[in-house]
Amino acid sequence: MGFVFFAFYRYLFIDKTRPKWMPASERIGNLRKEGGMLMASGNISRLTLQRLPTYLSYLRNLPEDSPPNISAAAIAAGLGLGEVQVRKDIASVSNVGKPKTGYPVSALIQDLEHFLGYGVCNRAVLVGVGNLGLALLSYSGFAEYGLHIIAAFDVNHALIGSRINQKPVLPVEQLSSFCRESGVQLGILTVPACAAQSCCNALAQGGVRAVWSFAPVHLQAPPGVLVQRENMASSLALLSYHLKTQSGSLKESETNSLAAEKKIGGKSNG
Amino acid sequence: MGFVFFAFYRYLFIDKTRPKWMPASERIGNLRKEGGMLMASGNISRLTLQRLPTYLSYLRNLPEDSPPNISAAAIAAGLGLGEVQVRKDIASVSNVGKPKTGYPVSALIQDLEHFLGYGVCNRAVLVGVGNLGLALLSYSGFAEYGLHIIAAFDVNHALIGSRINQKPVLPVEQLSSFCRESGVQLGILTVPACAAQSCCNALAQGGVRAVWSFAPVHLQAPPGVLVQRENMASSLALLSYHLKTQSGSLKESETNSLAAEKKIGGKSNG
DNA sequence: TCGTTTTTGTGAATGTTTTCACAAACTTTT
DNA sequence: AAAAGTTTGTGAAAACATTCACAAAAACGA
Repeated sequence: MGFVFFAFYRYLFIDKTRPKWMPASERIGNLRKEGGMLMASGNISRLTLQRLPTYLSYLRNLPEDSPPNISAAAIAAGLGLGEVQVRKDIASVSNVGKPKTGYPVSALIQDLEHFLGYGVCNRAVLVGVGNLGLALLSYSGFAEYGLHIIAAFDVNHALIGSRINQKPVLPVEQLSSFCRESGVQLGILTVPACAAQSCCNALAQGGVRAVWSFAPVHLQAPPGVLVQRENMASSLALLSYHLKTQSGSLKESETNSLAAEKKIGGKSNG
Repeated sequence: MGFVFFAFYRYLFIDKTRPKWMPASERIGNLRKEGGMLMASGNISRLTLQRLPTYLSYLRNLPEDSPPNISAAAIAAGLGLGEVQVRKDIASVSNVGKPKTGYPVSALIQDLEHFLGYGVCNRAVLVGVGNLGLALLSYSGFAEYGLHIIAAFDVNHALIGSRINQKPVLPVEQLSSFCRESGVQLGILTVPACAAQSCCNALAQGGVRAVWSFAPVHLQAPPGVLVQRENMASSLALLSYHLKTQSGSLKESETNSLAAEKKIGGKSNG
């Protein structure tokens, strides 16, 4: 599954006077030591951040009998990415790589999980128990990403009071207060487009600071609240355009959001 | 909903000798006349292509009583994008814009639909009738994007033979032959990760040229077959990172895949 | 111990996308 | 009819991301 999204930006803080080769203990990728803990040095590009969970997933799903170390080249080959890109991405969250040896898999997994915040439990609510809401509620894999849906909300009285995958369905009127009282940090919006903005407002009012919206509309949110719109239409556009333009069977390798190619050609095959 | 993805690339064919101001009849945005029809001149960037459905959706959902014309500035404000970006994006698929007037909404909608291929009927099959598969099968809004799911496939004998939202569920063994016989162009993969590659192979063997995969694995596909991976983990990564880093309530405007900001800051608030 | 080999990490170069600045064109007003 | 005021469209500049080329480090072997 792929996503797209954002955060606010600030200017890169690059020290251009820094010598090319500092001792490794001082310049550790994009990381720096701070109170004994490795911290990201403040800037990760959106595209890198989007690739990180893919690395994590790849590493987690490596066969049991794989060697304890893995090279950037192996990861790159497995995911269809550039070798240097993998190294740069990893360097921005970890410093466990060792020349000649590669990366110790378990340590790298830990660093990725730590950086992505998958270790912490993010409490979430889901709003809109329709088809998609039901599917997401029933999916138990979110825990792998540190995401825990603790309740669902809907307007449908037939659903209110029931439990889906052990999560209670509550009336949408209680959305704000529930979020505030339970310290919910993230809201998942699977409501119809027309209801999305008001639900988003309710979430924001309840102190929720991140909204994952599946509604096909642009939402306004107060400062401090991040709205991530999952845009299936964009995916379909790419597929549809491919079908429209590459009607003959042109050569084409696998492509996805992670790959490096950039242009979507119109007619030539070379 | 947001997406990410790809196509193969070719080199930009920019005529740097072209004078700055050609007559409008010859240089029409990124378009050119070809047999009387406007054709995209071969190059649309992936990011532009991903934004196009958002414009389309925004225009379609404009209130009934809106004026017949709209300006790039209005669209930009409504979607939280840059004004010039909107103009450039639109220029790559349409030439209905007029100075001082803006864009006639209905004509622009038509151009977007035509470019995105939403007019044509893309026949699709869905493989894997689990939670997510069920949700997508039940969703009737895909027709809006020119997508028509005509059948579903699964291994579960309890499901085979039934109908979901009027679509028959067939045994996965028939996947290849069904696709070939019915001229299916697109396959939607909502199977578990372990089954994804084999289903993808079956689709490719059946002549399917575009695969929309929700499985969290990298798929290999033969040349000519485009694999678009919908990556929910990437979306969650961005949200999770936001929660982790902006723990205090820092100023933050809405952000999504379409917005213009680029860097995801780590600590400063400006 | 020292050289060889492999692999990481990164500065610089290259390529892509967005933003800026402004010419052209259309509409309206005088 | 001409001038004024908007709004489009785009070349050039800036910002951003990827790839290249190579220095440094670790492992291994002689």
